[in-house]
Amino acid sequence: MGDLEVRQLRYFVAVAEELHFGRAAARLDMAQPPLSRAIRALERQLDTTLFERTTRQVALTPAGEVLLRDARTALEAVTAAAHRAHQAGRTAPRLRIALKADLDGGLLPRILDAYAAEAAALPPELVLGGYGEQPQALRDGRADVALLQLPCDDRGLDSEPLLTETTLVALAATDPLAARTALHPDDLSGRELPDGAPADGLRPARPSSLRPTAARRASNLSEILSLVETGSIVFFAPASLARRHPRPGIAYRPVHGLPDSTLAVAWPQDARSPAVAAFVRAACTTAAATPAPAHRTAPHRPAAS
Amino acid sequence: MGDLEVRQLRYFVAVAEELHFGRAAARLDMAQPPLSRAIRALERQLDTTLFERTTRQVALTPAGEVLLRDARTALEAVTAAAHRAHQAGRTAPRLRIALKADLDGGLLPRILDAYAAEAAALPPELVLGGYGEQPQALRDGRADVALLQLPCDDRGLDSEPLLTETTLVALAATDPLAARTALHPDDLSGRELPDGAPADGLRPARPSSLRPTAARRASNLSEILSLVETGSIVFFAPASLARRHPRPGIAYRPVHGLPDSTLAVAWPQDARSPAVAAFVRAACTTAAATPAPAHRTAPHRPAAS
DNA sequence: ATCACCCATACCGCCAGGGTATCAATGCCG
DNA sequence: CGGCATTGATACCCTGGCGGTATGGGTGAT
Repeated sequence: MGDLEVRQLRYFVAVAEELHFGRAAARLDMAQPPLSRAIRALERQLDTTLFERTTRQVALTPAGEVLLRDARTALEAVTAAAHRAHQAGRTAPRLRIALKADLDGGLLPRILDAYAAEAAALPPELVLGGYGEQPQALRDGRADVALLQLPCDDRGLDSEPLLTETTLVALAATDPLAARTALHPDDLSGRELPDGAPADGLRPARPSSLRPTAARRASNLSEILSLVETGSIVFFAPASLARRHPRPGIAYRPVHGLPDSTLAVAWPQDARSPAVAAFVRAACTTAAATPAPAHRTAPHRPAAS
Repeated sequence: MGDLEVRQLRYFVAVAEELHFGRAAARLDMAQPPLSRAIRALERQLDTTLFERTTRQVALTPAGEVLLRDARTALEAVTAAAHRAHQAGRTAPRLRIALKADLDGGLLPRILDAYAAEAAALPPELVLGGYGEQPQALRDGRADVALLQLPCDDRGLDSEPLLTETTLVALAATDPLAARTALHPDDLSGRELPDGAPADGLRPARPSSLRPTAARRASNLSEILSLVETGSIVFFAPASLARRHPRPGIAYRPVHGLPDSTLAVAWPQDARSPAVAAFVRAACTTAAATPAPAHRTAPHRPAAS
């Protein structure tokens, strides 16, 4: 059985995600016939049926499900090799730190100070990304280390928790629910979350009627908070964020039974760089040295109203 | 920066391992010029120098070292995708168990019995491999689960230790050292180990003068034991193996300070198959149910003489 | 029954990538 | 110090794999 090629995996993943040869071909910027042929060739090569296709429907077989999972991680590993080699070849290497802006619990400046004092420190470079993109940034080599929320998809990663805070929900101050001091998850039924919100992390406590798709796309925190102020969406945030972004038009309220939000430092499992080790050390000591009460805001005292 | 292709990674790894374009080309079954061009193109694509080359010498740059490591894991991930998809597409899927013959501590039959009783069990299929090939077999998808010795290169793997035994050294009965009841690592200085022996696992206690290359290639245990009997080599083995393969011509002796040999069950970190879980469960309960004294042979009572 | 949709097949053209021949730089040795 | 062997780089050619266009054929909806 000859070796697979990256192109074949990309094609397969596109079709498996779209479940439609035409759309997948468009996404790959190619015509549909060569794509169909390539998938057929792949199936012959693996001696396996990957798709159950009729002229009206395309579905993954069990073998296809397996390949989808493994193909994604293989593609991540390949692009990681490219990114890391490119990075290692730069004349001035840097430590690329992935994080979601405003979700660092206010620790970032102190962590960076402690990190800068380490002997093995390289100049830091922030890699900003949306909700839940940090793990993938580590896996595909765009970043060397990350600050992220647990739990997350940690395949191939190691992590160390830094601090745990209460998760609050941000509501418009005019919202009827803002009059109450604490909420139940069911109270939020039917509300909308910002686009790309962490549906995964909150799934256990989130009623299914809470949709993670907002009418309008909001990429940064101010846009999201503006949408909250107008009552278009609600938004889950760790207590530290609530404390650092008080707004008159927004009320932060605890939700009964909502899982805590844990900030962690994470890195690729096979990382060997001393700069990564230095950053992890800096992050852990900074978190340990930070007075816990200031960060574990008690749920009965919402930060703004 | 365009995506890398598997072919480029294979070429790079070959050159990085051979540090010689001609030999690498021969290994890849191609001519040297296209290989040189491909590597140059790769360097342009990554905007990085991977090799420092003169006409007489080829050396890896730091970026090249990074890429070598990542390229190997990426290639493993790609072949894993192929192997697992192929396996998942078989009409009669099986659980592929990797192990080194005769190093299972005698637990295998009982583990297989316990496993067969599990509801999620698939028919087992043994994948035999040499020393230390088990981790790679898991990573590249040739096996679903493995019995192996710790410590090992466990990147991407999870493992659960099953039992720890004393490590003994096998000597010819006629060897002067066989007259003694216990040895010191330095006593073995200058002896040869069988080809492909676990130099890594024993490195801490092994004097550097102990060479892991034998004059003759020996693939299976009987061949190795024959070489031991003739005094050609010495051989490290867990106590259970010594107990199960007593030979008049061979003396097993404890070595002071030699690390214990730990048998573990291991599996790919992202494994989701219920059959793997069933096997791990079976292995752990079997090991727990096995009377410890029978397996933790006391070092002061060598099994044969 | 017709139509629209969508995957498969047939056929064509291009260029990426491999082969051969050769050059050029380097270290060895007489 | 000058040939010589070694080895990576360059020049040039050619083949086959891959993508494009045109079209077929099967299926579900109205």
